[in-house]
This record gives sequence, structure tokens and C-alpha cells, in this order.
Amino acid sequence: MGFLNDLNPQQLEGVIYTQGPLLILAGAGSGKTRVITYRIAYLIGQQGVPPEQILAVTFTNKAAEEMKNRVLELLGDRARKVWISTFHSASVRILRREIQSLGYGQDFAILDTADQIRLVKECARELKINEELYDPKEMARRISELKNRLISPQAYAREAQAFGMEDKLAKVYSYYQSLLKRYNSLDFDDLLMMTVHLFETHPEVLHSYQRRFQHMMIDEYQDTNHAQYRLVRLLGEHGNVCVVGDDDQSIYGFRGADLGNILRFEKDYPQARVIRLEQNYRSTQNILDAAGAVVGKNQKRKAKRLWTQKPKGAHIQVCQVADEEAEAHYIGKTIKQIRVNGKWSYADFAVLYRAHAQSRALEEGLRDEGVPYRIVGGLRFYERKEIKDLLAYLKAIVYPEDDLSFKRILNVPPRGIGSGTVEKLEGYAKARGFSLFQAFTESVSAGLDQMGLTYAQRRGLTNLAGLLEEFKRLAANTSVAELLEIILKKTGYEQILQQEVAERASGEEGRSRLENIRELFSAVRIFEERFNCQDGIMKDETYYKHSVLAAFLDHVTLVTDSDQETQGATSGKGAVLMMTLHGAKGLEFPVVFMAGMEEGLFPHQSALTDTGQMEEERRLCYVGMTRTREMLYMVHVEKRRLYGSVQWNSPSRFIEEIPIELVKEVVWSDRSVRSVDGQSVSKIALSPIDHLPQLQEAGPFKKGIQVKHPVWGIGRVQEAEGQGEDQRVVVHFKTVGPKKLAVKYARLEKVG
DNA sequence: CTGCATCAGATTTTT
DNA sequence: TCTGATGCAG
Ligand SMILES: Nc1ncnc2c1ncn2[C@@H]1O[C@H](COP(=O)(O)OP(=O)(O)OP(=O)(O)O)[C@@H](O)[C@H]1O
Repeated sequence: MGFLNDLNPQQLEGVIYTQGPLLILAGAGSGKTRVITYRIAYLIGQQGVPPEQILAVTFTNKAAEEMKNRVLELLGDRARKVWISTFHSASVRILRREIQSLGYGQDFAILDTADQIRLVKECARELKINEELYDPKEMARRISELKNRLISPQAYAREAQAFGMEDKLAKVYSYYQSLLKRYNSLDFDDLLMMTVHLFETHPEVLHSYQRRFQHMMIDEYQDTNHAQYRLVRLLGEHGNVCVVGDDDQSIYGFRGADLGNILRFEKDYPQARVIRLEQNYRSTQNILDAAGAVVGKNQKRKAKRLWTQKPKGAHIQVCQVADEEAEAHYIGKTIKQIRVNGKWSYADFAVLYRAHAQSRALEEGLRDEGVPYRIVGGLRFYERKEIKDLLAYLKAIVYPEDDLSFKRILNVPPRGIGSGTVEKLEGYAKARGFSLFQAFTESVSAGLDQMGLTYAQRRGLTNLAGLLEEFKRLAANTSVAELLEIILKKTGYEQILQQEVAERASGEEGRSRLENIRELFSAVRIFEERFNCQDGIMKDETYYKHSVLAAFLDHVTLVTDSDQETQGATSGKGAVLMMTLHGAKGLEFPVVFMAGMEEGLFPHQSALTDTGQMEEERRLCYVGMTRTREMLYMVHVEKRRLYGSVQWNSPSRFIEEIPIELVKEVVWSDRSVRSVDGQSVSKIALSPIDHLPQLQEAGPFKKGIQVKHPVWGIGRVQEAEGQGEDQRVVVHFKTVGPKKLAVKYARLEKVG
């Protein structure tokens, strides 16, 4: 057990304290995740606990993947039997075995967020609710919120007002839930809610899982919501529960995360042991001080100590650029520059931002600069139209009652089945209590004559029925990739896209669709390969035994960041990672760029008026900063395009909250920005040497700071212009009032 | 029923 | 600015 030497005494205690509840409450980079990882290894390797008795829950798939890999490194293959997954994935695995007790079929479909909204819309329409007054999106959001608070439609109907939004919501929620049931489908939030429901109503099932999971560990416990909390309490009744978290890193308030869960832990488990980790192993002193100063501005927080043995390190580079294009080029050029000068490869850099919308400009800039990058998350791959279409075919094959998917493919690609035909089918279904799909099959085999359909409509329906039957037959003994290939050909989907590319001026779109489809193929192949060569535990599940396809569908709905697999395989050389600040949680990078550090963007507009939300934004900033091992760059843009109009932003308050002495400020401009006609000429006009960033140091005296003058004493900077030693400032002195000074001559000093 | 034109709304963050 | 939803003509 040599690996235990990699731990400090507090961490070691967390690892070997394996009986009874344990709370590890500690700041960023203090090795919380490492404790969980080593704890798993210790339980198995040292205490002889069977791997399948361990359940470790993380927050994102990426975090789960990483933890799995680390445990594999420590233990080798026997670690594969440990359940390391997100709450949602774990719930699916449980429900795939047990959901029959709740009256659902084992082969339930899982709706993603878009489907959720689609279904809510359908409900609203059916219930004749005015969609202008009651926005389906808003209702979907609130239903999700209710589910995360474990409030059933019945319970909500009892507490809701009998008019207005609450009344409509109660009706929609109830109808929505009944439709889900009819479609044998669960939405994302149901995965948690139904599992809780299952355990609460079926003690024998609960007991079997309690016995099975003798040891539970939950990472990022500060971000659990109520449903997740209930799951932990139910499964962890035996008390062998180890939770780790940091109240300063709570950033999922918007989806119901409740800090109270972690703060209440000692009350929930009175005999709980609490361990605090105070040594940070990740960041330099400067970064730690800066991040600490920022999060220290929050009123609502538990103070905690965090220290490091690392050197002070570089200053935090704060850089101002003109617009988002310049921002991207600055980042690209700086990466190239310090990669050459230093010891880093592209994979050591991360570009973090508040919202996905920022990624496009950054992406283009990096591409221009020839910097390899990889975007994590974003307009998610599996949410693209063409991908969803194809997946809907697969779903219609695997989930016979999933009308939502069936509806999607009914007329895709166009085959003459329009809204008229769909309505007729729906009427037919309703009259007989059938699902749409049943109605479809029935009416086709009955010859379609009862419904007054035209010849073309009948032909469309009959063709589709024939295709689906064929696909189903093939699905049983063909690989998913082959099946997809056949679907693509036989439905004419591929042909339509190819035609588009060949004929239209707008063939670009079709081309990119075809590319995405090709990417889907490679994702499918990689998945199948892994599945077949016995990697992981998915294969052990009886539900998946008969079907790689079923396993694949669960995989794509749960593991939404697809590029991990496809792109990871192609660009092994390493690439700069781009992702949102939320996505970066739990990860670390030697060099981090935080882009878009501007008021209104970060902190986000909607947080400006709400202290609670503002504190969450600040925590998010803290999370971002503490991802950094050595060099942290914060970039803010003066002028940002938004919906076509321009917005002038001032630097984020979070920048101002960093003690000035930890910061080095820079104003950057790309000398080649524009030629007369407004065309960007940077690539042609510049010789290689010019590609290095043109750094000019901003004067050290910023607006608002206190300064001391040898003669006039203490004053405050009111205006500042120019750069470096050419800076000129207007200082308002206590003794003599305002004075304009040149920094080069006046011997000013910063105070405080 | 399909294809094109016009217009509104979008970007907070995730499973 | 760009995308998608809706409405109208063919
Ligand atoms: N005892 C130790 N000795 C050396 N390095 C350590 C030690 N413990 C942790 N580290 C390193 O410190 C870094 C942070 O660890 P880890 O990710 O476990 O922290 P964390 O508390 O989960 O962080 P965060 O909450 O910020 O995500 C990792 O690079 C890890 O390898």
C-alpha cells in the first residue's frame, strides 16, 4: 500500500476512517477528490471490500471518468466493478433493473431537455392553455424544479393556487406526468425522483441496495439537490457515507443545489467525523491569495484556511483588449508564445468562460492562430438535428411506446405524412386508448381504409411501417453501426443531404450535417468496440445483455459531452481545452485563461440585482481561478457584440477584488487589427516575429486606488490614461485637491 | 403537403 | 447577427 505515502496526515485519516459517516470539508485543491480515490483503493486493496460494494458518485461524467481512471491506475482491472458514476447514471442502472415495481416497463425511454419542452408544449396545447401567457419553457423549468424537490403532481395540485400560473402548472404537470407514463418514458429529473420513489415505496428493494452498497462516497456534496440528498440518506442508512465538498464551490444553485445539505451533515449523522484539509497542492501562493480575496468578499460563507508550500509564482495577468476577436487572438498568441518559451504542451492550457455563447469567437481566433483546441460541452453533439433524427429512429426501434420519438421520425425525411395525417392517427389512437405507434401499426395492417386517407398518405404510412419492421428485425442481430447505415440508406435521409450538397448554393449546411453523421458513426463504433471487449461494467447488466443498441442509447442520453471519445481519439497530440467555468469544476490546468471578465457577462446580468446570485457568481469565479496551477490570465473586452448591437462593458468586479499587488495589468492590441476597408489582415501582413503579442504594461495606477505622494501625501486616483511610465493620472489629494501628474516624474506609491 | 419568406427571440450555468 | 417558428403560396 505504498500509495498511502502520497497523503498528508489529514488525508490519510480520511482514507482509513472507513466505518461510520465522514465529512471532508475543505477548500479548493486540497486533495478532496484524491481522498475519495485513494479511499476506494484502500477499501478494496487493504480491507478486502469487494469492489461491487462501493458506490462513488460524482457530479459530471467527466469527473466520473477521471476518477475511474485514477482508481484503475491504483488497483488495476478489478476496480472496474466499482460503481463510479453520476447520480443520474446510477439511477438509470437501478431503474433498469427495478422499475417494473413502479408500473413502468424496463425498456423506458429517457427524454432530454428539448423533448421535455416539446412534451410540455403538447400538454399545454391539449389543455388549451394560452402559450403566450404561460410560457412552456418556463413551465418545463418549474416542473423540473418541482421534481428535484420531490414534489409529485398530486402534492403540487394540493398546494397550488387555484388560478394563474400555479393552477396551469399543476394541470400541465399532472397531464405531463401521465403522458410520460403512457409513453413509458422518464425525463431527466424522473431518474432521480423515481429512484427515490422506488426506495420509499419498496423497502425490500431499498434494503437490497443498502446491503449491496456498503460504502458510499459523494464528491462535490455541496452541489447536491434535494432529490440527490434523499438518495444519499436512503442508501446510506448504514452510515458508511463519506461526503466531500467545499461550500465556496457551490455553483449549481440554479438547478436546486442546496448548500444546506452539506452544512446539515453533522446533524444528519450526529456521530459524524469531520476532517478539514488545509493544504492546497495545486496553485501558487499568488493564485491562492487572489482567489481567496475574491471569495472572501462573500458574506454568506464559512471562513476557512488554505495554505500552500508553493512559491509565490507569477502575477495574475489581467489583460484588456478591444473586442472579442482581439480577445481570441490574444489568447491564441499568448498560448503559442509561452508554449515555445516554457515547458508546456497545448493540453496544459484551458480557456474558461461563463457561457457557451462565447466559445464561437474564441474558437475562430484559436483556429486563425493555428492553436489546436477542443471544446467540451456546448451545442451538444447529440442535440443536433440530424443526430437527433437518427437517434429517434433507434429509439423508435428500441422503445415501442416512445411516441415522442416516433412522432419525430413519422415524417422525417418528408414522406407525405403531414399534420393532417398525424391528427387522424392521433384521433384513431385516442378513440382506442392506443399509443400513436400502436395506432399506426394497427391501422396499417387493417388496410388504412377507415380514416379517409389519400393514396399518397397511405403509401407513406405503409412504407414507414415496412421500414420499421425491417429495422427491428435487423436490430436483433446487426451491429449498431450497420443498422445506422441501413437506416440512412433506406429512409433516404442520406440521399436528401447529398442532394442538398450537390444542388444548393447552401450546400454547406448539408455538408456539415453529413460530417456530423460520420462523427456519429465513429462514436458508435468506438462504443461498440468497448462494449464488446468487456470494458467496464455496463455489460454485466442484464438489461443490456441482449442489446448493444439499448446500452448505446443510455450512453448517449447520459454522457452528453460526446467529443471526449471521438475527438480524443483523433487528436492525441493534445489540444487546448475550452469549456464553461461550470464544466471545469474539479479539473486543473497549469495555465488558465478566463475570458470575458466583464460586468454583465461575468457576473452575469441577471445576478447584478440579487445578492444570493452574485455570491454564486463569485464562487464560480473562485472555482475558475483555483483550477490554475501556475499561470492565470484574466481577459476583459471593452466592446462586445451582442445580438448585432454593441455593448461596452467595464471590467468585472471580480478583477477589482483581487489585491492589486498580485496583478499585472496589460493592455493588448494586435497591430494589424484592420486595414482601411475593415478587413482583417493579420495573417498576411505580419512577419512571424509580429505574431508575438504586443504587450504594453498598463500604468500601475488604476482608477480608484489610493496613492501616496512625497509632498502632497495621501490621495485617490480619479482618472488614469496612457500606458507604462507614460501614464498620466489625476489624483485627488486630501491636502491640496485634484492634481494632474505624469507617473514618470511624480514619485507616487500605492497605499493599502 | 412542401418550400420559402418573414419575424421574434436568443445566451447563464448541467444531468 | 443568427436561428427557429409560424404563415402563406404553389
Ligand atoms: N498529499 C498530496 N501530495 C501531493 N499532491 C497532492 C496531495 N493531495 C492532493 N494533491 C494534488 O493536488 C491537486 C488537487 O487535488 P484534488 O483534485 O483531489 O483536490 P480537490 O480538493 O478535489 O480540489 P477541488 O475541490 O478544487 O476540485 C491534484 O493535482 C492532486 O494530485
